[in-house]
Amino acid sequence: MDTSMPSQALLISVAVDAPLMTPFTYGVPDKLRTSVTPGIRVLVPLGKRTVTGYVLRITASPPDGIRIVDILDVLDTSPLVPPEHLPFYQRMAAYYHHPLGETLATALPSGLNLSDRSMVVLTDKGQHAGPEHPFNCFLDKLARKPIPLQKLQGMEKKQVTQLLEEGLVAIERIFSPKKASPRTRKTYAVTDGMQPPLSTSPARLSLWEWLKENGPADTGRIQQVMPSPTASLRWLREKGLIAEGEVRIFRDPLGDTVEQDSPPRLNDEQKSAVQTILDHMNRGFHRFLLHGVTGSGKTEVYLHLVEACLERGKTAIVLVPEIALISQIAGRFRARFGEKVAVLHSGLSKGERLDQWEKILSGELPLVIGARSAIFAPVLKPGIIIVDEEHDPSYKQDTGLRYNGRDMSILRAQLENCTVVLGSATPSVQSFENARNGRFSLLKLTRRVNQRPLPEVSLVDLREMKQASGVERYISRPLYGAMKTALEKGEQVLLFLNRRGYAGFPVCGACGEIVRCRHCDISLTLHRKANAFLCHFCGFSMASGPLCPSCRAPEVRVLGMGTEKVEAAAHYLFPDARILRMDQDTTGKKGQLIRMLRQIRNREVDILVGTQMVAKGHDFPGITVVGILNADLGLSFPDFRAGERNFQTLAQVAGRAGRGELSGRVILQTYNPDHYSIRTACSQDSEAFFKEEITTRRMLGYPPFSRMIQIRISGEKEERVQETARMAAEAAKSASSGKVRILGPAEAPIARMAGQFRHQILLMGTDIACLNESAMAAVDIRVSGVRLLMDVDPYSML
DNA sequence: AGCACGCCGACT
DNA sequence: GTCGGCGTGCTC
Repeated sequence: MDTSMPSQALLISVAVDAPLMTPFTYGVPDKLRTSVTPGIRVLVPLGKRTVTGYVLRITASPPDGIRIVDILDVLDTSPLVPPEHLPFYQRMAAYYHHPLGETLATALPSGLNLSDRSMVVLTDKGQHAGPEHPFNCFLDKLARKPIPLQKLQGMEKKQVTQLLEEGLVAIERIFSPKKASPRTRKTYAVTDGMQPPLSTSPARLSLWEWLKENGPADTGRIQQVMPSPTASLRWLREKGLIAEGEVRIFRDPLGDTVEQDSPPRLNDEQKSAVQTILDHMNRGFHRFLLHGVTGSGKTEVYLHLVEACLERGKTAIVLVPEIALISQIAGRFRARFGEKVAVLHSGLSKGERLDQWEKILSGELPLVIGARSAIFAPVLKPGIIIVDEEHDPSYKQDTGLRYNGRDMSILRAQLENCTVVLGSATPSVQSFENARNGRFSLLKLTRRVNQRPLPEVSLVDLREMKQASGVERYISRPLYGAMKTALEKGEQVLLFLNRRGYAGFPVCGACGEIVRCRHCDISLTLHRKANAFLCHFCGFSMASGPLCPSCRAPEVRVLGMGTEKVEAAAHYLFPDARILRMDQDTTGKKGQLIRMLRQIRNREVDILVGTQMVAKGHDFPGITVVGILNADLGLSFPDFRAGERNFQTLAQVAGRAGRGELSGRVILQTYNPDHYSIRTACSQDSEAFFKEEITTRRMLGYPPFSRMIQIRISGEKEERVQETARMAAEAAKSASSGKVRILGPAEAPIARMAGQFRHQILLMGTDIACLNESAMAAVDIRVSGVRLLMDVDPYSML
């Protein structure tokens, strides 16, 4: 490496994959000149390290006072990020106050970036150190694999210093192994102008002749005509009669094939929605909110829009909140558009993701369906971006770069100058407000397809059920009756409860203490199968028993209920019914959820018991009765959006009823029959809910009448965290120009999580510049052992 | 992030 | 008196 003589002319601006808020300038040596282009990844020196960076542009002026070094290599043959998408990532990085390099690393298929680390390795001499060496144990460990220098602690660190002197170990910079790479397969073809000697074996000869006929072929194809061709192939190759080549093969994440279908007739509402959107499609950036009641055929509208878009030679992106929904929706799109559909979501292996990415990049797949990260799909010139179930909280990423896929869709559509459609049966308050103030055009689908009526909802006031005993306390008489009728007719029943596990929370009857997680400040949940109390946040578990961890009295009892208990109750009431429980505990493994969804659709299940995840847009035609066991659970979250989320969940669950030929019934059990989120959920009246909710939001100045940035402060030492939070709030205040409301610092609703104390500050304001200024000042506070992070537009206050 | 530099406590 | 702890700052 020649760093002493920076190259002459070509300078590039590079976003390095490191937490750096500004791009760095590097030189390009002559031999790499021709391969460097914006969007391509390069290997660059950064301090003592070597890391991956993304070329942003050719730059003329180097920053002064800095010694420019050369890039070491170019990692791709063509850009993985289309250069025209770089402005989008720049805007996104700025919006979320996130380093551009890391933003790009989040967007691209993971496992591609290279970086090196100092590792302790065994030298030749070290390999031959006898077992009598005092540090034999450590040497053995090293013989298995090198250890990162940073990971060493105490004892081992001392040993390394000594071993270095003895020359038994060395420190080397080693690249972490790549986790994803293109898959290739060897192919064989006859060499032009060569003839095999006639004297050779018939097997070799016939293989050569077959290859001559059938062109380049991979081993898979060759094996179909010749069972074990390896030896013959080697012989032919050694004689120069055939040549070996390589083809890229693509892993296909879309397992089974689907039958082609043809578009059904749209009803008038659907037709007019499609027409309105299409009229705008060639006229640049335009935002639509498609508000269609559950079962109104929004997907069919999307299909028509995409069809028109593809016909015009443009590409399209469809965002769906959950992986389980992707398989369902992708199926419908594939049935219509065949092989043009790409899928992108976290359920793919790294290799599959990379392959999909490159096929999209090449223009082979013009239609992308995926979870929030699919908004980064490298399609060129999208004509439309569709966000289905736009209200869904899972569009917000809650680790690392905390972006919102829906919001980024709008940003991308704006930069791509195209149409964006947000669709939902229960639009977010934010989107409704945008429709009201004219930023979005509102389109409505008010009727279910095929004249199916909306399900009839009856309320059961749980306060009147206090004297009921046994199962009747959570499956009320009216619900039981409805279930019985449905089951007798061979129809399916859905029981919804917002909490998994066996029951609510364990409480000590003697001291009244709730059994809480040792690491997080939340109550534990009894899981019957595991005989354990489990923490739903950090996964901590302890044996379940009556002994109170606080006062040692054997009086711990479990109050409330969870899906497991409901499952047991349903089994007790209907011993012959086939019951399926669907929650995070039963759908953990890959593919399990999809298998369950198939079981339900195939009528292999009579009663489905589930949490949130059953509420999400699934189409279960056999379900006629939906029981919502406790409609109030969602209201207890310490979050200004609790009401909104509660309404959406309830309305969505209710919407699962009566989607097939038969009409549906919903029985909603609640302690708060008068709460507006429950009242409006009963009539599935999103606009009525919005009207009530927006008044409160306006009064309190909450979003959408302001924006929020949350600062989270966490660390192991409580006083330090508390003190840092105070300082950060102070800094936020003095940088706010008096235009930002500062709430807190306060303990987070879960004050302790995974051994970390947590405090938070909420910044709220309408002056976005000041809000950003204030937040930046807050996270600028640096205290060792304490982490500060910024969550722009937070979704969960936990 | 990861690595180096630099300033204070418990040891040969 | 050093060794090594971690707190602080920089990386084109």
